[in-house]
Amino acid sequence: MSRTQEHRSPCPISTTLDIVGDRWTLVILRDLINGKRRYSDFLASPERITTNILADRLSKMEEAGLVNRRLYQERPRRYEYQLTRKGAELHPLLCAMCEWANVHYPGTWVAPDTFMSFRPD
Amino acid sequence: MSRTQEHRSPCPISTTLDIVGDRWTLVILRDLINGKRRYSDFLASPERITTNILADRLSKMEEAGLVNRRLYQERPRRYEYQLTRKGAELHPLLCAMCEWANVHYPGTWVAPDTFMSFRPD
DNA sequence: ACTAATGACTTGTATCTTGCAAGTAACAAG
DNA sequence: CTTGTTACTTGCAAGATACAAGTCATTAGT
Repeated sequence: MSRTQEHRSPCPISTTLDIVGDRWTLVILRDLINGKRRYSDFLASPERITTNILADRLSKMEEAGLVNRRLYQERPRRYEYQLTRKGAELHPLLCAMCEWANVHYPGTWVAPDTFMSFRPD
Repeated sequence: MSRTQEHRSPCPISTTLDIVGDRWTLVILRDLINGKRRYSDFLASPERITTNILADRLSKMEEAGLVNRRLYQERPRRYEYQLTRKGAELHPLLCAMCEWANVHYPGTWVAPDTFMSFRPD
């Protein structure tokens, strides 16, 4: 993934891929849409992301404006990640993925209505 | 990307990402939807994919059933790649990316109608 | 016949990214 | 004062990607 604002071309597809074109960013986003906010929540997902990749992806997602990191308690300091509008607006992409996989990979989970009918705001 | 049929979890999102979750597969797919079929066509795109990655991605896309490779002339032997139905059905995903990038990255190209109104078959 | 060009790759090497294991800091609970 | 929890960081090996060059079959030009 590139440093801030160096995209391979002005194509909207390659630009989007410069931000979310890897194996993990969108699974973290899925968890956020499902209401997860904490580091340990993301670690608990069945895909078993490793801690270094999770830390790296969360900071890149923050840098890209997909999430905000906020302290939700002092002593001990604890942070949570909240979806921004920009991040939430990637929801249609996740829906398209769900539909495609459900058609072509029987046995994949059908996403619950709470997920499919999520709307930003 | 994994060998055939080892997905990280039954989640449709992570399953889709196991197939197309990298920086190049979907830009090749974009080119295919735009009517490109040949190795040299893909190389000519503005993102400047390198030859080894292109060869690798095309063979993985074939393995995943997204494209068919066919000989379109003997002497000299020349191949072309054609989208399968399965590959073409990823189109909504690309459209979602176009819309998102156009909103959040002003300056990205607005895809032509021929692209946006593409339908499989 | 010789040279250059084209299409579709392959090979080699350096660098970057990912995965896996382990360690750390700040507390909190028993 | 030992164990546990949360949110990470560090080190290292393995895999993926970038960049440059080479290959092979064939055609076109001189």
